[in-house]
Amino acid sequence: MHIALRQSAAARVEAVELDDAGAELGRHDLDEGALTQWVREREAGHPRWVWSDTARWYPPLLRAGVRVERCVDLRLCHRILRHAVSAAGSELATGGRDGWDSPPPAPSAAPDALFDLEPPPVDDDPVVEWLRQRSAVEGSSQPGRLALLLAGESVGALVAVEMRFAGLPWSPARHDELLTELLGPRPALGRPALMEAALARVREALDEPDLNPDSPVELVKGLQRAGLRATSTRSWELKRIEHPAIAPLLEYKKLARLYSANGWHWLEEWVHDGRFRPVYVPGGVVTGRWASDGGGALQLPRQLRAAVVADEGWTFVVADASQLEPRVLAAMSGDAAMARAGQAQDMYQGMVDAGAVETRPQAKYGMLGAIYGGTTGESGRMRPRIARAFPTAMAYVESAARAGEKGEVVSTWLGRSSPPGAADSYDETASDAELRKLRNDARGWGRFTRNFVVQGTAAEWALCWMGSLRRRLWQLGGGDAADAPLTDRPHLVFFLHDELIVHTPRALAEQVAAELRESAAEAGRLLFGAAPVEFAVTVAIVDSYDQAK
DNA sequence: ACCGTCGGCGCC
DNA sequence: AAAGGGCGCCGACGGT
Repeated sequence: MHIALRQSAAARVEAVELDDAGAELGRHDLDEGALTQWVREREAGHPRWVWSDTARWYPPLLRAGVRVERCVDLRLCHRILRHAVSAAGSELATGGRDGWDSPPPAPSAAPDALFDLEPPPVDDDPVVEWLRQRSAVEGSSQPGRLALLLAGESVGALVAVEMRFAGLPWSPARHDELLTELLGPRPALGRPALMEAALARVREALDEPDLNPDSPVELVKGLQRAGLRATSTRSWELKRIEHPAIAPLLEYKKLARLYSANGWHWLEEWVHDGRFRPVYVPGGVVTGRWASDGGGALQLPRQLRAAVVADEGWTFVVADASQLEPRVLAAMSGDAAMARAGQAQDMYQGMVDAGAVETRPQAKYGMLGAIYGGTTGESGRMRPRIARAFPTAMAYVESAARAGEKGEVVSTWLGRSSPPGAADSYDETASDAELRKLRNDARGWGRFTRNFVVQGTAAEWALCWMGSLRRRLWQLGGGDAADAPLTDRPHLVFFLHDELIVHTPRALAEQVAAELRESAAEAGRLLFGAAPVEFAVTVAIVDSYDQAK
């Protein structure tokens, strides 16, 4: 059973019930105010909700206490199918641009309103689009994989909205303590005391009493006036200079970064009622990774993770997929030797034990080089060793790189395709300055496509992991029988590419940990079937995020 | 006053 | 120690 929702007019919603073959079973013209209750009742039948954008339809449902099990996010799925090589002949892919190619409408400016006061534009018909997407999947050369990708993308969209709704538990008091320890008390104006102290030492050591440390241009000039051979102010370049000004300067830069990016201003702007609620953007990265919008959610500095504190009586279960990208590469390339190395909990150590390289850092940087296309330094030196030990895996990424260099499109395991390589190709992402620059550099574009297939497939694994875990957590919390809202049960509060955080009543923590491991194994089976690759996860039960790892 | 770009750095 | 891939955010800066 599927139910498509559509804004049909101001304050009116049309719901169309469809059977699994796509035949229409019934239509309902609903008043917007009655929608949440209607969805609540229908949810008992476990339908898949078909809607334009999860970020638009789901938040008011969650606020009303309605959690849904399944959906199709038409816009996210459309974007995948528009470019997917495995569905290139479909009507969807060959047709011209339409409303489904446009970005989603801006989110509501009135967060407490059930729906926008201004009615959103009337949707394009979701039933028509859904049928078009089904037909694209069914006619594709990889229907099973594409269907899994679309399901994963859609469940990710549900999780993204649920995580914003629940929020990441955050202690403002602890955050303030950390800032005060590192920077000194919050100043009324000017720099915090410890930043000012570090700056004074820099000025003293350079004999530059008026040095402005916040302007890279001024800073380089000041360093040069003092006789230092600095051409930039990047910390890794500064580290190579021996001079008494360098240590305090690096300290100043570190503190300045913390102060401006995650200081008291950030705390006031982003943390309310003990929760950090960023906007997560599923599919926001070309490879399929999530992006975030506001608050820098995917760049929480380690320095501040002690401020992520579980509620009283609750705890966090933090899980991290170890060496996810190498494992994904082993599975997708079918490299048996690499898969054997991955039998170890620590895959890099497994590579050492297999005799491929001598040390763990060699394994790590060698693999990073293989996946990213590194040619210099340790990663470049290790490339031949990695290629000898794992020829099948290396051939796989080399092939992706050569395809990119020739301007060809590459695809992930489940079928997300890379943006077109040709510089004159017509594509909305062609306006992106970074992509344009890369396209004009064949080797650079080859590094991009090389990484795309691995990073993108890792993102697919992570979506499946998260989707599987979401279902298990709901069951652990009593399933549909328990009349408890999402945030009274074990629930996801954070996702960072290969890492998940669950907030759970303490008594359920061990079971949550087991589900995190089992869902990782399930994700591996979903993507790669019986391939002999293990997806090891490290799991920690902690009361604050900094205690993990 | 506002806008886009850039250097730099946080995360994976 | 640093370099390859992917991001977002900050302040500075140069343009209107």
